[in-house]
Amino acid sequence: MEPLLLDRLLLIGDLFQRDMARAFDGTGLTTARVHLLWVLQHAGPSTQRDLARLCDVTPRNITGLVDGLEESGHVRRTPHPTDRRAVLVELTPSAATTMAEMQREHAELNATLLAAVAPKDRAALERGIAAIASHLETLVAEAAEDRDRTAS
Amino acid sequence: MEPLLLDRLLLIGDLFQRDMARAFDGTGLTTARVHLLWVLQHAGPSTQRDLARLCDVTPRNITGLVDGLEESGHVRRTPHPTDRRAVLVELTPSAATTMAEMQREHAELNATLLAAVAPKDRAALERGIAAIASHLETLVAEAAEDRDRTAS
DNA sequence: TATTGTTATACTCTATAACTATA
DNA sequence: TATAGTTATAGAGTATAACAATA
Repeated sequence: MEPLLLDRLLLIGDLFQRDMARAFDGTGLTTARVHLLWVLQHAGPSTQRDLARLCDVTPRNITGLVDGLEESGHVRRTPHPTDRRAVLVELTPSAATTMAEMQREHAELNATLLAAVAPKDRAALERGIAAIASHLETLVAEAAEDRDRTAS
Repeated sequence: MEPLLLDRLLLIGDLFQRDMARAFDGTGLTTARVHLLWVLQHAGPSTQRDLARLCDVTPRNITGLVDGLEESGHVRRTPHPTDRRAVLVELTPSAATTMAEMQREHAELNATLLAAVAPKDRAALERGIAAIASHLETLVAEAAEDRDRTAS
């Protein structure tokens, strides 16, 4: 029996995550830490509170992730220029280089995978995936609202 | 800037996972445990060793997951009929019902998401995703081989 | 001798709650 | 009074290594 489209989409996410975890095996980096570095690369120096929002985890969790990344030399904590309660977290130069390289490889993988698709199917594929991602986002947001309303 | 196709695929996997975790919030079920139940539903009664292979985790990990699922009444350990070292893990009747319902909802979500795609794009979308999943599977398998060869 | 599962140990990710320092 | 971050505590998922029972 053919797998459902949804099953294939989930398989893709799973394969990607496993592959990334394996790529960083031995470097001390994990999925959660790489995600934080990724967010930092796109957002620039940020407070831990902002990182917590962007990663959708608790502030306490960010403390732990930043502790680990600081120890491994990937990020630095610097004082916030105007708010003495806050710290700014930023990539170290070497981590910034690593992340730029990772972004390049990410774009390359995107191109490789797209090249595996018949040219005549590519435009429809892009449209279809955009529609599905958008629709799923709506569904999840509605489910979250329902849950919040029930909880209150 | 438009997100890459790959980014949208990863977003879909992420949204789905979050949504599932939220759906099971409060029931004691987690992503890892639901995954094990899902595997059990498809494979039928299995030894822990087989479950470890199917879930791609260590046998020790399966011990922990089965302990939790046994306590919550989702699975039962029964003696293996011919191998006294092994146990067979199987769904309880109520968990089997739950999983059948989950599978129905899964198929329904698949249909809902497909309905969000323009009819003329659906065939190309299916072909494209199948091609990408297949290609990515090959890439990951090759990467794993490289790693194993380097390790030896 | 090899395999199945478990005990022992450890680390990461995650959360909630209480607390400190600052705004 | 509210906010940023940390300490304290806890639980789940994961792994490796050593071990018992059985094949």
